[in-house]
Amino acid sequence: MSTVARPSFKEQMLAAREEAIIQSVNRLLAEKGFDAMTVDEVAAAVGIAKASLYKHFPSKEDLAAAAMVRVMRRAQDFLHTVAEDQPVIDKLKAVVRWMLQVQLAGEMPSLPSQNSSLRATLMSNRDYLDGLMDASDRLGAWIEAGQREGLINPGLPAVAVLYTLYARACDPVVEFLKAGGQHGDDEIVELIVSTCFDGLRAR
Amino acid sequence: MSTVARPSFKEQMLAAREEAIIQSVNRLLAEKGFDAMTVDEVAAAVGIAKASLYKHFPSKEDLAAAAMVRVMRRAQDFLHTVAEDQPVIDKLKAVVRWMLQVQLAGEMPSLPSQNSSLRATLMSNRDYLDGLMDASDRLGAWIEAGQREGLINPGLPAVAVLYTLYARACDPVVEFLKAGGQHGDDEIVELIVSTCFDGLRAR
DNA sequence: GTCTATAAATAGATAGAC
DNA sequence: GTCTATCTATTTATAGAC
Repeated sequence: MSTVARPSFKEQMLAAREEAIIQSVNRLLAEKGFDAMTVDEVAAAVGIAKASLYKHFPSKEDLAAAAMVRVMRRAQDFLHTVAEDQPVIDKLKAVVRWMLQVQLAGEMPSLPSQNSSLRATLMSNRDYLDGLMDASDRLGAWIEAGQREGLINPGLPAVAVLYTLYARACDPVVEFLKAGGQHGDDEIVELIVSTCFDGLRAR
Repeated sequence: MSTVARPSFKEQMLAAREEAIIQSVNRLLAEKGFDAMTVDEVAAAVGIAKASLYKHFPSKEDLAAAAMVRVMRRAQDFLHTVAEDQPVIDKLKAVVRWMLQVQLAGEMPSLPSQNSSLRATLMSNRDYLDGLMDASDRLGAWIEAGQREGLINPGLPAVAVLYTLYARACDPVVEFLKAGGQHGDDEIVELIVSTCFDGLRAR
């Protein structure tokens, strides 16, 4: 009975437990950010002892990194579902909508502002970097195609467009509008998509 | 000699010291955010003992709130310098440029993501709320005028426009582009102003 | 008001029994 | 692997001398 061919029952249990942990970490990261999140809270949310957490993940940074890798995987999966046979603008809008919906669902983990220990851990994490690179390549190709076709402003550096799209994943306008209570989730999404692609100015 | 009519020498010294403290707090808040900033770091940056800090400000929250009030005051001061006899778009662009420049200078304090102790302190701080309201009123008037004139997209709720402008104060695109090293500060400012008002789409 | 010294609470991480 | 109990360092905040 090979452990490679098919995961044993125990391995499945382990994987399920770790998925539950990462899910809790994900929510806490979205809710309060890395610095304010404590390992005790994670343990309490999962319902296991703190020491048990450390059997699965060697540090708080690795805990958070696992959540970041997970969301990056989800992003990659989504990117692969975006139909290629549609205008570039629609593909990019679909991506922005996805990020906004994840954020509205309280499932978009938020990174610390700058040079922190988590950034260092992430930048040495193969899975995360690979995912980020894959996503950036796909989006970058769409952006450059859009610029050649004259759909995306060719005066903007492609990388600036890419960053502007990424920034929608942590756009504070989402929580502002949500807190205002005047708009439903779908309305918020479309408002931000509109300002992102068409700007504040009248056309 | 009244203490009301003119600040005494000691009072001037006190005010200068507190200004130095708030300036250090401001930089640290911009650099690492409220949660990662420690009172020890503040004391070290100012060059005084931690206990002395607590003689000036009763808690870490009040320390940070003072920095937020200061930047809000600076924003109000700037808003008053914006010439009224120019197109609305130019007035709003000037405001966004100012926020981006403050951020590029490493002087834009960053709030914690959500319901934190700092938020509670700020929401019960008269000076901060007054400043925020004053700024929002001025900007709101400009936005609505712009919409009546057909310069700002009338299909957007004015409050959504307001939040979108505020969000430029903590736009991660700034640090992304800065880290890329491909663009100077002025270029970064104009890129973001462009995407903010004209969007990513070609016109 | 400034300092040194110290409290009191909490953080991340580990020991060792089961 | 999970637990309880504990360690060690750090954090916010104070006491008390000067």
